[in-house]
Amino acid sequence: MSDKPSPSARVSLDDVALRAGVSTATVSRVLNGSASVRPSRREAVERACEELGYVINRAARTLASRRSMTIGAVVPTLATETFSRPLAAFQQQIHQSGYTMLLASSDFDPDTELKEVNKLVEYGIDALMLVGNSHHPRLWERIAQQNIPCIQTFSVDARYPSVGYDNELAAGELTAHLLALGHKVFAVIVGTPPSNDRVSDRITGTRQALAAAGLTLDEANLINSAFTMNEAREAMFRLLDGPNPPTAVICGNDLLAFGAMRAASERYLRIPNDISITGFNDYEYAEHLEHPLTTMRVELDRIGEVAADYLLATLNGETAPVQTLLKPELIVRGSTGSAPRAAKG
Amino acid sequence: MSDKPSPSARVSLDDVALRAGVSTATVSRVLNGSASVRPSRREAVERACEELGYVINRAARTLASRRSMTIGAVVPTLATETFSRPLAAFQQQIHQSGYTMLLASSDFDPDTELKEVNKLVEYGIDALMLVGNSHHPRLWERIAQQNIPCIQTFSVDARYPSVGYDNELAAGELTAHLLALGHKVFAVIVGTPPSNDRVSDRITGTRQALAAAGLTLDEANLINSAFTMNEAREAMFRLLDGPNPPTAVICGNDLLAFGAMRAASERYLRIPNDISITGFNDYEYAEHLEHPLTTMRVELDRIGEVAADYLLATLNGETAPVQTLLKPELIVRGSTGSAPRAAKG
DNA sequence: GTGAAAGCGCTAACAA
DNA sequence: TTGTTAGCGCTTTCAC
Repeated sequence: MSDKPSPSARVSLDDVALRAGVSTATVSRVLNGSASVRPSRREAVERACEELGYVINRAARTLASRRSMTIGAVVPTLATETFSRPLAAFQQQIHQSGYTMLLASSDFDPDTELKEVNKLVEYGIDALMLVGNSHHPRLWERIAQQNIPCIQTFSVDARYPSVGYDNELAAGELTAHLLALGHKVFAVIVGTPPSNDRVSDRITGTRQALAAAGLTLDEANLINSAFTMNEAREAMFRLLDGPNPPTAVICGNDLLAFGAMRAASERYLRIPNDISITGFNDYEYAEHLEHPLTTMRVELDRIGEVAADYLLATLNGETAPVQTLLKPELIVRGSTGSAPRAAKG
Repeated sequence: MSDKPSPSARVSLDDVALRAGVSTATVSRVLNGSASVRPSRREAVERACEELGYVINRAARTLASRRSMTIGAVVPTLATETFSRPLAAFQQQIHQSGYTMLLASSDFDPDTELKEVNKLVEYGIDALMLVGNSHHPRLWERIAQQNIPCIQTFSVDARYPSVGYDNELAAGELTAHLLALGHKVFAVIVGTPPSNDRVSDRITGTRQALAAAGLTLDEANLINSAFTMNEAREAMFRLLDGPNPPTAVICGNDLLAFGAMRAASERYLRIPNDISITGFNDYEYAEHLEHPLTTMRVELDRIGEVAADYLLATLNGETAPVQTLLKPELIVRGSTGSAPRAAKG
């Protein structure tokens, strides 16, 4: 009585129809949960699928139906929590609606991003998630042309659907906190190519806050090539050895801040007595570091969820908030304190 | 002279053929880099593609060619470096060969994993990457049936292609290190369902090493539900308040170890004088913690690379090493030290 | 409620 | 080197 399919023969919908004694149209209806199929036939089809070990061919379905049930996501890199966390949330969310994620990385490069988006479009993605708001000039053109719902994350952008926070504002808040503590000499450690809008917004925010206080950010104190903790640590050494050693250091994320703190400690600087350091994101470990980190708490998971919700709603023809502004929260901890009194003189 | 395609009309290969004045077969040849096309025609086709803004339809290509140029990956979760790091490396590697990654998460559940694999198969993945070696009974059956090259990661497994390390051995080494320091009362903090072979192998490794020293692991000292740093911290409190407070605590990864250390510190235990704690993975920050962490260094990126290389080689009909055993390295730092002398009497 | 039949957009023999 | 043609496996009118 064994009905095992021969291993070499790929069973198709036709085989199922044949076995169930119905037409391919009916099989298709059952597969797609169409209401109008007589229960007895439905059962017959389901049994045939089971017995034959039928696996639907999505390429064929996509071709015929013009929907891939696939959503694309392009992030700068998977190698940091900053993106992998929201992506995890995003994926879980779209998954609940039956979508599968096609994932690509841009490596922080707009050209690569465009290429990846093009490829995803070739695969027929039904919707797309992007990070940031500064892309290749032709990227939005292509997306509009294909008529694919798309949302930007991490930055807000009045021109397009987006979910994120106001990086300028967040950096301003952080800077204000440090200014209130009496700091006058600032430094910034980030890891980013110039194309990164989130980071450049933050730098702008810091610069504006400084300007409002009659201060400026020394160019020599702006380090924008630190991606890892060790790179931040080394950057900090350079800062301390530089022409204008800061008393307040604003870092792009908590890991970089950790690296900066390590360097300071290795130079026997006391935190926060001699130097104040801030992070960004409020990773789980931030509060547990030797010097609990002052940082901006952002809801990483929420970004992914909101992005998914927007896309899913749009795909369903529902309306969803096009702009979602998340509000980062300043968390003041022990890594920041009053500026040291001028040492000598 | 504007040749902008009308936004509504999807341009197909036929349109390109028409415009270039060749057959669809020739367009297909150009698209696929077939050598035998006269340069003049090739150029004509390329120009037509450009002018029409042609985007290939991969669903159609997949259907016709029976190759999707897609590789599937299923990981327990994206939300931890442990998997997102190797995945990043994997993705980069397959990408260089023109493949796109279809990503799914199992959430540590074999049933979910099977479902996800089935879905990926529906999408026609050409190859598959899995984590671990304990899956749903029908998973390998399905893969074999579909004849899809597949590799397991993080664990080695003689039955199937795999790349990973010997978790039992690694845990044994760690345990031996602690035994040599005179520890007698051990605890283990991991976050994992029972299905997780990597972790259960490690527990086995620890148990065996203990047994060899005439010791056992108190069941009350085995905590297997700590995924986050804070959960590890709380687990540690329970351990310290438990019937058999350990002097040596083996944690599933560096983040958990960090949490455990925090709890110990909050109870005014000195590390490593009063208690020794170990991690796993050697994350970048491990050496910079207040108490630099003794841990096993594993090449997370390498796992992804090797997996990708194996799959790509297999897809090309080349042979590649079917088993790759990576060797974790014991890194001894300040979080472990001699067992405290028995306190009271 | 069901089936027949016409594609979806591409590749791959096969012929020329 | 090139074109013709027959599918790939599904969905989806449109009749019935």
